[in-house]
Amino acid sequence: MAERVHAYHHGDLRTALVEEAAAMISEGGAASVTMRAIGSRLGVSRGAPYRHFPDKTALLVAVAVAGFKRLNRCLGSGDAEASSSSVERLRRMGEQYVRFALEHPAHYRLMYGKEALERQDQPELRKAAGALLENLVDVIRVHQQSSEIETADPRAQAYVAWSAVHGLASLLIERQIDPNVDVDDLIRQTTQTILDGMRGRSPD
Amino acid sequence: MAERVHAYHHGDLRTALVEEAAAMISEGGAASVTMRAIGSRLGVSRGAPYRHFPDKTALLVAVAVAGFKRLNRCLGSGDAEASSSSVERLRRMGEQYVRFALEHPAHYRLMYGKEALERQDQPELRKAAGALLENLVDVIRVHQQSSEIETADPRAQAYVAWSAVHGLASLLIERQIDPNVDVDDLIRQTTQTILDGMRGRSPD
DNA sequence: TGGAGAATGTTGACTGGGTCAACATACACC
DNA sequence: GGTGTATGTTGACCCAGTCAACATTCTCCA
Repeated sequence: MAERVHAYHHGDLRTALVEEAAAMISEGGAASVTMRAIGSRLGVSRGAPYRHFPDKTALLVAVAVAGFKRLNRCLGSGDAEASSSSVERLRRMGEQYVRFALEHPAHYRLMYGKEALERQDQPELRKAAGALLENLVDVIRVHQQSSEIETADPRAQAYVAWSAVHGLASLLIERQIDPNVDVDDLIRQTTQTILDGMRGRSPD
Repeated sequence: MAERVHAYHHGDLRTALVEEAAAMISEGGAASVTMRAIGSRLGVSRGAPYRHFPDKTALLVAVAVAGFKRLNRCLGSGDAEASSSSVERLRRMGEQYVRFALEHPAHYRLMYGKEALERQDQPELRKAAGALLENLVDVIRVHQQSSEIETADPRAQAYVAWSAVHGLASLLIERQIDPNVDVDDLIRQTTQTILDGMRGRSPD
């Protein structure tokens, strides 16, 4: 069922479609993904994908969901392998987040670009992105308990932190940031600013 | 030259195209913008737009540039009319930024979505976005001089601030944020966190 | 074992939409 | 008034999404 050398039936076309679409996105951007081209690359006809996805949007949503899962894994591992302070762990999460976006720019764009995925709410996508947020909220909550940062609504703080890293990632990907700027410095400065800002305000 | 009731020649089709495209984007998203539809809405044939823009991308770039100018105006006015403290002015700029995005979500998306505008660098777009950054840098510099915030590279701080508001705007537009969350609170908390973070870190 | 029905692929055809080339009209300016 | 340029129009072409009709293979049960 897994390996199929020559066949009228592909074996696991659905999975292959998602992987191939992701690869094409990485190579030539989302615009280069064509139902016809993707089929052809998999040695299958243009109509075949429609046996697994009702339309192109559905396929792209699946790709985006896969991206969120991958990103989640990156962040999770980064968080786990760090035995350092909780602040350090948060900083590292932020860095990994931005780095993921820089390594897979087109994929990242797709994940957040509801534009290409119009249509209603795409519950799967929402769930995948939600998992990301939940992880962040959990980490922030833990860090609040270690009283290293101000005790405030952890969800709101998570949104703020998410906004900062997502915004930075987005601006970098869209080349809105002067290429002479040191990206690593900028990432560090961003996470540092957020962490400082969360720690509570100095008296006016 | 301005008013033309009936005419083979439209009068100022170029301007009209940009405005109409912006309107269509607001109404139905960027996907609803079609060279044919836009021409039809202006009572002109499908080929007419090509006398003013080499292709659809060029038209969309013009729309995006117009968006940046409009956003710049919003922020500028917001900054000017505030006679309050410099911190307060920065905060207001952040709020106006996010509010602009929420009021013109599809247009905002287009401004930052190089996806739809593929192709090389679009110098006009770069310049329009650059103006935004310069304004922010200027304001931050002034505020540093009034010694209300830490003296650091104002450009880097501008990028951090821009990232935060852009990220928040983007997440809100893409509905990644729980609709039960109070948007105004979130905006305030984001700008506040950034301002606190810029103000310098409390000793560890 | 031999279908029957369900999955999965293939092909032809239609549509919408970007774009170009050839042609038409209007304007500007001499 | 005439000519060259700017601006519009129309016909045609191509790509890509998608559906319907048909083909092949698979699964599974009598």
